[in-house]
Amino acid sequence: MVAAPAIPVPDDTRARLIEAAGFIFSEQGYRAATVRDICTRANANVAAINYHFRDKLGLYVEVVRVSMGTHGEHDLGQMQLDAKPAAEALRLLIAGMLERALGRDRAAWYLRIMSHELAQPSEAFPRVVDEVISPNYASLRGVLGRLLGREPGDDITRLCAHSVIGQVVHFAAARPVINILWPTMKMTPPQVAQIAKHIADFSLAGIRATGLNIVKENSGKRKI
Amino acid sequence: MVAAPAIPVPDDTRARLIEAAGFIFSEQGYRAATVRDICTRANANVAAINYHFRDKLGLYVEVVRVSMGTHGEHDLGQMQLDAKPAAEALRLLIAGMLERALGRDRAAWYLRIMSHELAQPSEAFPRVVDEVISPNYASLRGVLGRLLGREPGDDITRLCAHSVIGQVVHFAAARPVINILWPTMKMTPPQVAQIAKHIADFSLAGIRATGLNIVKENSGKRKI
DNA sequence: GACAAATTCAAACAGACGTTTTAATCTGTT
DNA sequence: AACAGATTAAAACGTCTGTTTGAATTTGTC
Repeated sequence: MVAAPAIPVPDDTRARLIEAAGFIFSEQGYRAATVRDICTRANANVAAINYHFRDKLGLYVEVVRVSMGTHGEHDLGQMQLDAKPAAEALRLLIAGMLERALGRDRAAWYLRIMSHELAQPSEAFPRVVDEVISPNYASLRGVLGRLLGREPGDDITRLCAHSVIGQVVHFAAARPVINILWPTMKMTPPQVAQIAKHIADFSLAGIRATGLNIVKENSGKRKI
Repeated sequence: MVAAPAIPVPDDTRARLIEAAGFIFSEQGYRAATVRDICTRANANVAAINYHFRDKLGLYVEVVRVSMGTHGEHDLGQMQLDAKPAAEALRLLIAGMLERALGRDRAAWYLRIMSHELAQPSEAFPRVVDEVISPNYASLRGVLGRLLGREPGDDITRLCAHSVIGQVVHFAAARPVINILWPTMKMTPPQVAQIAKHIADFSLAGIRATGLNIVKENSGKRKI
């Protein structure tokens, strides 16, 4: 359990439920979270969830929608990635994902919920993949494709995309373990920035080497 | 759900329970797995778990112990990593982890269970970290320290270790998503080998660049 | 074969869970 | 003030969970 985020409590029950549910779902995942915990945290009655959202899954879907829609988690598009050099775009992407994931506000919900879906898909899994993961995956592949001089759908591009995602998700989701294995890493903002820089440096080198290796190995039938 | 591993069914109940529990725990994690599912799979009565292992947690701890102890998951030490060049040692480490994690036998249990513990720590979490994760983390840091010319406990070494772990765990744990986002990636043995090679190439380049960057930055305040 | 211990079994238990019910309370309108 | 609809509240329901019980069955030993 972690301290509550310092966000003013909304006055109507529906909003309070979403706020509480976002926090608890992102901490514990869909299945492990209980409606009673959520309602206690929201100062609401147990029946409130069924009244306002039909059932637990309805609340979950709404939280996912809010965490990526309203607060513009999908502003990856608005980042104008295409207008920037690919390397810089990747740095922004990584830093953006990591800061959001390790923050305490609504923007942190989406990547944490996603990481729980990775480990244990819920009933809303197909929807989460379609609406949240897939577009972000595509943005990342776009940037990596430019770095590699390859199609976004290329196998090499995809491998690199998963290497980047894997690192970000790991630092975001494995905090309990990291806290034990590496006690001095407290995930303060400067430390998060350091991690983001590390992932970007590490990945950019990996990406460039991967591009070169492939070209070397295929030297002859090179495709772009 | 996935098809059962093609392993001969042990004859005594206790062994059958461990076999079934290992499979189900590694698929669903400690909390989501039910004792009734496990017993059905083991052709055993529900009370058998409590008779042979005291309770569900006792069975879980035993599965963890077996998956890393008996079948020598901790043979990272026996791999004679120190006798090999650091880069080759890293390749072996990555390929070994990935093959085990994506396989179907007992050796696959441990990394999958670990990834579930990352996303949602169980009551056995401290024990799993101490006995399983920590020593493997140390082995990896040892190899990376040699590559970087740094202490195993150094922050840079640790960052690189987490970058490697993140990639391996991601490919091992995020298969449901990868199946949707990347349908042609079927995780056949040759594809797993390709992934292992990619992670190793990618990471080795990242590690070397990280080492260089740090040296550069500390010598002349030069930034990339 | 007889006995005691070990093991298995069906059945039930207590608790937590999501959900529903029914009544009470609040809110806005006339 | 009076009414209708929206919202909240307490309590209970049915289901699933891990666990326990106590009898039945198997196993090992003499």
